[in-house]
Amino acid sequence: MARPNEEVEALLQEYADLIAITGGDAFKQRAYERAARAVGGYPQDVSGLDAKALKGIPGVGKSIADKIAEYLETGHVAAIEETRSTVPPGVRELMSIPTLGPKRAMTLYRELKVSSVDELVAAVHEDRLTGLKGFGPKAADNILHGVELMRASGGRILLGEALRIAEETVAGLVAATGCERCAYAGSVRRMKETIGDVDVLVAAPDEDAEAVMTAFTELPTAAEVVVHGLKKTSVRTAKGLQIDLRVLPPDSWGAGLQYFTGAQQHNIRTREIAQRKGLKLSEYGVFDAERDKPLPARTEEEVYAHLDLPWIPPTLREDRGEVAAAQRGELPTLVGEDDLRGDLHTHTDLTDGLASLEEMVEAAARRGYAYYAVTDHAPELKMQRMTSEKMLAQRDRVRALADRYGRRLRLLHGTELNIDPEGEVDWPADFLAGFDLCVASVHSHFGLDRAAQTRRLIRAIENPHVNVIGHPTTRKLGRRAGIDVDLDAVFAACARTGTALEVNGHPERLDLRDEHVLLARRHGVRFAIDSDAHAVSELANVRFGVATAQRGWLTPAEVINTWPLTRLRRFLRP
DNA sequence: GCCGTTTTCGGCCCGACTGTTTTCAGTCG
Repeated sequence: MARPNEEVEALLQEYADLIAITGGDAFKQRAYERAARAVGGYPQDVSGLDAKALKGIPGVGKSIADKIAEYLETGHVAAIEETRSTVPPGVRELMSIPTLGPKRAMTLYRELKVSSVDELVAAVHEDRLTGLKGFGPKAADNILHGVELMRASGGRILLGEALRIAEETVAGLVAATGCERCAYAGSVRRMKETIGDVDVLVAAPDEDAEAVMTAFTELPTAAEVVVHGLKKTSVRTAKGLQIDLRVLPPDSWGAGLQYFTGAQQHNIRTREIAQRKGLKLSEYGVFDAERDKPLPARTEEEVYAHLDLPWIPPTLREDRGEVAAAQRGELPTLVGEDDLRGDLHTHTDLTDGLASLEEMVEAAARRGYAYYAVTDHAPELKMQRMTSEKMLAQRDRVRALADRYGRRLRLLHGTELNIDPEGEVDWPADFLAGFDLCVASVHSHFGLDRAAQTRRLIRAIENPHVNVIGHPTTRKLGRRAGIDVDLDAVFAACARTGTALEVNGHPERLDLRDEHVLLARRHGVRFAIDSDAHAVSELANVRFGVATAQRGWLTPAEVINTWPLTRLRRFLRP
């Protein structure tokens, strides 16, 4: 079960989509979208709010507040159910295909009776789109490409959502009878960017396995039971995500956790080492191969110690040389969330953020940051309606706020610039010089060819006022591939000019991605791990940025926002 | 459907791009 705010957000967004599909008032649709976003990013749990308090959420008026209250009380909203009944759910699913929006999704349903992605693909192959209004010669290719993009993730879900489900499952099992230890393992523990299924382990005595499994199948998350045994049980969530639970004897905990964390290739390496040492490694323990005698394996540290290896952090277990590095005693000391002294890419409601400057700054202070940068969008992203005057007025507010926080939290006034097709950014040099920090990102012209993208990025990197390149490839997981660019040339330029590359922590971005971080650090590039938060709750997304950085083997020294402010300032103003 | 130092009606983020058209709708950020 999603958190109430997210459930309500999804519900309001669904209603907004339905309004669009059925040709309802576009402003009404936007009102629901705005409210959905506001609820999703609202710091308080909406299930604890009455109708009056709900109206305090920006963008939520009487009508929407009543619907939320109705939903929280009864689990459904009559008006939404009614609209829902007029459009098959698959029609809305069509909108998730890039280039297909509400209008053409409805055309497909009305004219061709297409109401699922599969039916659409079939219709394309049967050439039934030809002649359909709004669907020209390119439409078929674009649709098939879009579907392919969606399916490239193979039905996988984003790390952020999987981690939430994993943590909820663990929280729901720790109280089960006999549960001595409980943890999630698998790709969630390795913090891979997308997740196919969630693996959870419980250490419990054999006689309690039944009780643990029953507790598992009775979790609210479990919509359907796929397999029900004493060692392994699998359920599926309402959205179709499979969760596997394994119950192990407590003595096997370390071996089980190691085995089920993977990755498979990492396990093959460790088993090979075990073999060479006359040992056998399985999910049940480490054994003396000849006498089949179990050796202590209650913790992962013990398992690795039997192999003469130090404990290897899960984020490194991808068979990317971590076992060899461990054997040489050269594992990196990975950057951790506690190492971050600040966030260098965040937004407020001056542009598309949901929270005020004051709310964001206070939340940053609560996170224990030493410094915090406010980097709202620049004018060339036209929809943000930014002006130089607004930016300067915000700077005054930031400076005044900085006086209030003093040494407790240092505030930096920055901006997120737009890199245009030529590599130019929004303001002239003298205006840029007034910022403490400039992040520059690509927000348009994703389709330029490789040479043009590379030229444009390098030009921005060479701009002396640009300190950080935000979400460098601008990919969106499951939505959009990154821009086509010569990354080696980009990394070299960053190293040469002292421009940092962002590891953006938004679960949909994680950009640079782990493998690119690995490549970039070979060039001696510096990195910034940022949340790109548009709401108070999103400040916590740095967690995913840190995980991605770890998967790219980053150490604190390479990450500029682990540095003390004086050193960071020197980097920003060379 | 929301909102209000232009306030209870009449606005609502606005422009670019793509692919479809033959002057523009749909989609996206």
